[in-house]
Amino acid sequence: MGFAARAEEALRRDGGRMTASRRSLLQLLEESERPLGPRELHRALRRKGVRVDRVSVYRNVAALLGLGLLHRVLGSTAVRPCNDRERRCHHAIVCTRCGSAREFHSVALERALADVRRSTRYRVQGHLLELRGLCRSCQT
Amino acid sequence: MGFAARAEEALRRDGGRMTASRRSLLQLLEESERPLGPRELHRALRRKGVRVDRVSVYRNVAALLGLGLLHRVLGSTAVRPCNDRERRCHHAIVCTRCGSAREFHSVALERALADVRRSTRYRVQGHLLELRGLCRSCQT
DNA sequence: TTCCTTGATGCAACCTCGTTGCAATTGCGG
DNA sequence: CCGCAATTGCAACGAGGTTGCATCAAGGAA
Repeated sequence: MGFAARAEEALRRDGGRMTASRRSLLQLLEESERPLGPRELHRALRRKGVRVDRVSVYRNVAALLGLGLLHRVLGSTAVRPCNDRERRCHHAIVCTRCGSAREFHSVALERALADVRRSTRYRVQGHLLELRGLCRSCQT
Repeated sequence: MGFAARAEEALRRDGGRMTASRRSLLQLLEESERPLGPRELHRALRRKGVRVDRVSVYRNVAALLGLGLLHRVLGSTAVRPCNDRERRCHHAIVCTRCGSAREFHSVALERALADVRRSTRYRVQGHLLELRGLCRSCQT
């Protein structure tokens, strides 16, 4: 079952309703291969002809986050569908110019992190990792 | 030589001047054992009786960052003195209970990070990494 | 199909954070 | 002590995010 369908089910179970803007929002999130911020979401929806206020985008994103259907990317306001199968750490690389974010995985990195966790005397609860740089199209 | 003294020297070398608010700001940063954000800095200064505008805090922090005297931390806007001995990545593990921080280095980790930098199409400028957990004495 | 309840929406207003233009102030070299 | 220029405070601005409220409409009931 796709993200949009799962999300719709969860929303209804929670007493919510499906509206045109919600449907478009879910579809957009499902189709995007990278996390999207509120501004991006709003612009993308309008570009598609969906007449929606930025406030509604914020509220819908908040609702989906509240139901655990979306994930916030570390250090940014961008969100992406929360696939409950993937329990892996999501590390992000964020463009310092345009703010766009992309996620990456690295087995070596996770192994190294695991080593650090083991060697420290702290009881590690989690970690934050974010790369910063210029994305392809911002490298002038 | 302490941070404040070094910073003053660097500022003067750059053609800058020492003012009451700058001196207080430097002292505050030197004395704090944790990174401070603009708001915290401003409030702390006022609490100490230093009459300074928030704009000046922003400008002074920007100036110090520009001279490489401060480091921006953790995706937040908080800064802390940049100890020039540590020209390398400063990874920290922070206690979620008492807030104490400890730094660590890991060759494997840096190697893995280097790999990621190489494989991404971003022009990587830096990264943020912080572990969170309970320090020895906070593990009940 | 129509009606009604209530969740969702749009709009205006507001807040915080960070920046900029400008006139007034002040450090500090001479 | 003077004068230049760096620094400051203030006002205004813009982006990003939130809230109150009147209106709209989803969708279950009749």
